[in-house]
Amino acid sequence: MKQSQTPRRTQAERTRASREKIIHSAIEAFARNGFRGAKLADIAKAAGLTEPGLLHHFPSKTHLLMEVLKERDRIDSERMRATLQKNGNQLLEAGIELVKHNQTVPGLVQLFNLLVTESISPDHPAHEFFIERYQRERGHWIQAIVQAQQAGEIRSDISPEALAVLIFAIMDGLQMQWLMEPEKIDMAGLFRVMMNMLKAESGR
Amino acid sequence: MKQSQTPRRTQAERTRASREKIIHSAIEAFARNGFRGAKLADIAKAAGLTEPGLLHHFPSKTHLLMEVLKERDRIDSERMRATLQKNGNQLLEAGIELVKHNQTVPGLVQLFNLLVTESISPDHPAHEFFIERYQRERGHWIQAIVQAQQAGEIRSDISPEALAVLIFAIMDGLQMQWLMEPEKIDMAGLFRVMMNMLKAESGR
DNA sequence: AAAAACTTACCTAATACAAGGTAGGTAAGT
DNA sequence: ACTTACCTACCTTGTATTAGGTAAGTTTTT
Repeated sequence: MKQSQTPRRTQAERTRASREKIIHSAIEAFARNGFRGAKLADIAKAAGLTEPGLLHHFPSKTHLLMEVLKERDRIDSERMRATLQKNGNQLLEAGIELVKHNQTVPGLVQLFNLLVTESISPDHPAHEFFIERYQRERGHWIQAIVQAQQAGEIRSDISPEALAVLIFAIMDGLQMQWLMEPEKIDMAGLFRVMMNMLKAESGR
Repeated sequence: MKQSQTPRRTQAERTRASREKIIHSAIEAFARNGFRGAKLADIAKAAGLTEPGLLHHFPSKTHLLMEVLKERDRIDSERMRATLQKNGNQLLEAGIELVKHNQTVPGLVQLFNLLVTESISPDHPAHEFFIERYQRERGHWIQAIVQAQQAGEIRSDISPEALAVLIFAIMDGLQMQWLMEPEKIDMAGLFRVMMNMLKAESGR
């Protein structure tokens, strides 16, 4: 009745299981209430332990946040690059697939959306993280856009840099409205509409 | 030395002045830290009074938030409708002007951006407010888009509803990147690029 | 027109109660 | 014998809100 919370044999396994559960709970909590709004106690409880129990694994709330972000970012960034490479010469299709996938994980989308806006304040713990993230991700896209323009897939009358910013803007903006009214906003559909406008034929 | 904080003659004037100062300070504080992150004490201090002094005018923090939102919304909504009517038959130009104006008031932009994402949680005090706001504002734009399409100003191969969502998405998404790196992102310029794609000529 | 009664704007002080983090212990695993 | 995972208390700080008072402005009464 006391040690049923994480019944694993080895310590390494228990640690890993606990950390995973904590991160999972933290994602939910941060997504629902943001960094400042989320309570460590709730996260701990949802992960099946107490507040100090949680703090044994992550020394502070801020550390937990950063771990959560790094963890998700690693996964997402890889997915993005993979998707881009998979549909290599079809950049726009890759983008649509990405948005489609996002429709599967509203919690994560909300997490990043909320934390991005929160982190605009320079004193937010994730401030630098997100600036770097945007620059890095935009950089990847710019590379891909250059290639797509050379291959004649995308209209060439707009600079790759501008296109990258615009594509991210559309993604982010659609996410906001979609999160508010999920069944009313067809995020992937609308994104595709936009992407079609970027195809080479419709350029001058 | 004691009564220099709001030196007005009549009570009505003092009240109005205090409320104005409070709302102004609240806008700044909410913009910087969001609703949950902003502290009543700071807002009160910035307005030149104490915490209970503030609460004399607004019964609670939540009430204050809602007043702030209503106040700003009234002004912004009117500006939007005015701009739309002024450049009546040039909807896209009106939009660009709106974005240009937003570049003038980063604090307000950040306020709304942060509160929108925060308020996606159904238990947020401004949840309903923002859902209604989006629906209302989109409604206005849909009307205007219908007219612009009939006038041949905008391409007609996309439904007015979809266009409205997309335009708001671009605005919101550009705002996010602009708020993060104000001197790197040319919000109005990029918005214009997008609007040009919506013009009638570039449709099929 | 002056005084009395009341209302309003605000203050100081106290309350309530989260919520992050610490101290030090116990029991399981190594 | 030692380290690790975790718990039960405890502490601290921050922050919304209340209690009750004071002084200035406003209305009513005389």
